[in-house]
Amino acid sequence: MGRKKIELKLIECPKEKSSKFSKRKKGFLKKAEELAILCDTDIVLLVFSPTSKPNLFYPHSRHLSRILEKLSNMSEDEREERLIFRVFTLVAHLKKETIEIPNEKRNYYSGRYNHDFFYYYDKIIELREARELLDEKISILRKWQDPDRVDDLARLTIMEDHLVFNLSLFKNVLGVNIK
Amino acid sequence: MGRKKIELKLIECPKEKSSKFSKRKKGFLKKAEELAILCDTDIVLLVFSPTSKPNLFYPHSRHLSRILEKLSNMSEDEREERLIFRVFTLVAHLKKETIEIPNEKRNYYSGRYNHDFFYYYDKIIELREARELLDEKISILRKWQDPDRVDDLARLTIMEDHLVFNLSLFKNVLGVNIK
DNA sequence: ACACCTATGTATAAAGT
DNA sequence: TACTTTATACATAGGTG
Repeated sequence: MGRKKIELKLIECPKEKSSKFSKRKKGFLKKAEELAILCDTDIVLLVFSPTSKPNLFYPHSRHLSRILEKLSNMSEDEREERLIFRVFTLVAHLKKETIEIPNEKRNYYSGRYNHDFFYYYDKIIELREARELLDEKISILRKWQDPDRVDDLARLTIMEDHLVFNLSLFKNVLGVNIK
Repeated sequence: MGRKKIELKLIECPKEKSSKFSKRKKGFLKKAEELAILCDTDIVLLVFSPTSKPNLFYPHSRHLSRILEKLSNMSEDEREERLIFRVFTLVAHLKKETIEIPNEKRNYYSGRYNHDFFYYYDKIIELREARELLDEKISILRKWQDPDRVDDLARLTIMEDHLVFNLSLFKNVLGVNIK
């Protein structure tokens, strides 16, 4: 789609690269919107631009409310099972990563987060005392979920390392098909 | 791009719709890959096909390892703060959603998940006793993260309701820009 | 659904402003 | 740097198997 055919490889020139990026991103998002509208499909796009921060696009967002509706109609049993699963994997998480916080850092964190934080933190630390019980068994359960809801959504600016955590969620909670 | 210009609106005929979907999805993924390669960009695509299960695509996946490397080079302080934050928001989560499990369901869940599960579950239930302390303060902290890593990734099959949770993460952890 | 076909609409590379 | 132009490559609508 241009006067010349271009080779599919990294554009070295940074100027040319960012120019091409904005052109192609525009076309790409248009395609996404067309696909979403024509085929009544939900699409979420996460794009890391080379220069600016990464963006999440949610074209055709009217569908999200439908998904949310479905979720809120979830049965008691489904909700309960979801919770169980979440708590269980949370424990697996603690088993792997909980660490002690030195006293001199407690004030710092308390100020930043919440004064009651360490009341809970110490309770959670207690869980570690028994965590060895689960050693091998827990390894298959590195999964978790979040209960919060989304009311509406379109585009979110995110940071790179957060992506990794999100991808991890996709992978660990939902299973993998290699493409 | 076709013999006729088509109107940008939902294709009613289901047969035609799914045909168009697979054609356009293919082109769309190709565009994503081109953009990723040409501009050295990370792109993640989540597509709900009208018929089959939704898929997550991660074209040009060599970049993920770079992100992971960056993450693994995170400093001790950064890792610690991330953990604190995670635990804190986990408590917020428990505050909102923890529920009692009736005895007759314990066997069922124990069988499905793990025999030691309720040892932990009951400990977590204890946290609820003090949760009222946090009431208003906690409301701004409906955020969470996951510590697990992804080694490689390409395409994941996921379920619709899980998406909502993931989007929730994007929104709540990372801030929102309406598109 | 999937592969191929051809005409045609679209996206875009390169150049101009 | 960004917008416009224009030629061209590409994607895809409609069709058939």
